[in-house]
Amino acid sequence: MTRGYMIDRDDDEAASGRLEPWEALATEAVGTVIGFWNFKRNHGRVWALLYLRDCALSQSELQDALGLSKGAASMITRELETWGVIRRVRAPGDAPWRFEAETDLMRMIGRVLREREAELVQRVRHDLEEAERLARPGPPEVRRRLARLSALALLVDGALRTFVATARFDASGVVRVLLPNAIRDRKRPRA
Amino acid sequence: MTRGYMIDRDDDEAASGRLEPWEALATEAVGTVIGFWNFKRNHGRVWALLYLRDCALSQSELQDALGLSKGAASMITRELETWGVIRRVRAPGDAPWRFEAETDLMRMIGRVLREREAELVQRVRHDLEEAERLARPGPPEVRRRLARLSALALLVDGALRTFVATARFDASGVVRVLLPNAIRDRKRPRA
DNA sequence: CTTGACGTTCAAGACACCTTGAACTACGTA
DNA sequence: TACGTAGTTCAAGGTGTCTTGAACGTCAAG
Repeated sequence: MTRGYMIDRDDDEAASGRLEPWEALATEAVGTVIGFWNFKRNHGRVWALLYLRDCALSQSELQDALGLSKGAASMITRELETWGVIRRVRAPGDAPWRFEAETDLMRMIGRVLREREAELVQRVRHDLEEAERLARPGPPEVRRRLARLSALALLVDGALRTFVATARFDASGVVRVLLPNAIRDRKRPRA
Repeated sequence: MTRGYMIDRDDDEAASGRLEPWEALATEAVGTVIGFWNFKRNHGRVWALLYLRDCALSQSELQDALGLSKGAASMITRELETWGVIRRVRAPGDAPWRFEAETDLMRMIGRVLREREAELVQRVRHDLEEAERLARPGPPEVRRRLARLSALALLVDGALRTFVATARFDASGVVRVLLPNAIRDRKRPRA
């Protein structure tokens, strides 16, 4: 069930040697979430590093910062780009392409929820409704239960939309509001 | 990315021959969601069938209704049981054990969110906070970004709790409210 | 004690997905 | 044209997870 929380796969350790310790921690943390959310762990790691560094990195830089293979770096960046999670930018001269992170967290999450979850929920709703129709001649109890499932799908659908809408609305606001606490809690350096 | 939406893998078709068509549709739909949510598709199918049938079924019945192997049926039911998603009941005589579905949808979802998502979010929050601490001597911009990530984790955490709390609160209520629409929309048999 | 229905376990195999790295394209420079 | 760097592609191999089915309890009836 619970996926490993591998912070230090030995090869990574070697490869990500040039990561600051906090960078390693944070990128792993993000990678874990992302991986859990059914994307690849490295999608999260790459985005997180770009986000933290706050500057554009080339593929080769990403490669040896995170210990990715050439192929992986290419693929990961391309995918992140098509999802609008990172941007490809070209420095003046003829420097190689570099990538920088989209920083509007809520925008990203909103997009994912819309494109992936919502689409799934839609399909399911459709099928459940179809099932209800087919069950029309059947026993009412069955129909009632099918209806409840449909209703649940609707509810989840709504919840997702609400979350995105709300979160986007006060995106910066919420973050700013939560921040003080987050910081305060941490001020006391834990006996 | 998008997992296949296999409604009719040929073997299933043969095996689940004794499923009513709407049962097949609904169980597949639920199975898909569940599978997408990182459980096994069959967890969803088994629960859904028990839920729709509204009666207790034995393992062997589940087996040939859904085309499961003996081992799979045993494993799936045991897991669902430990998660409190189905109950094992014994009929009067010495009949074999049978399983019936937990019907409080929100209770189930709440439990999953709490036990799985929340636990993940916790770990991530912890790691991010740790990272923030380590980055204390670093550039303020990095610390600011780490803080934003932490804040996001907090936000998601809160959203999950809110969803569960809200949903549970008006669980039956919401369902009852949504139902009329769900049914009305479907009344018109689609030209 | 034997038989049969019911369940469980677990090693082996099937399977899906991820990663790798070599071959290849593109493009600018000497 | 030859060469070097950047980046892409894709077949081959690796990894972890799911499923299967045979072997093995258990229990009650014959």
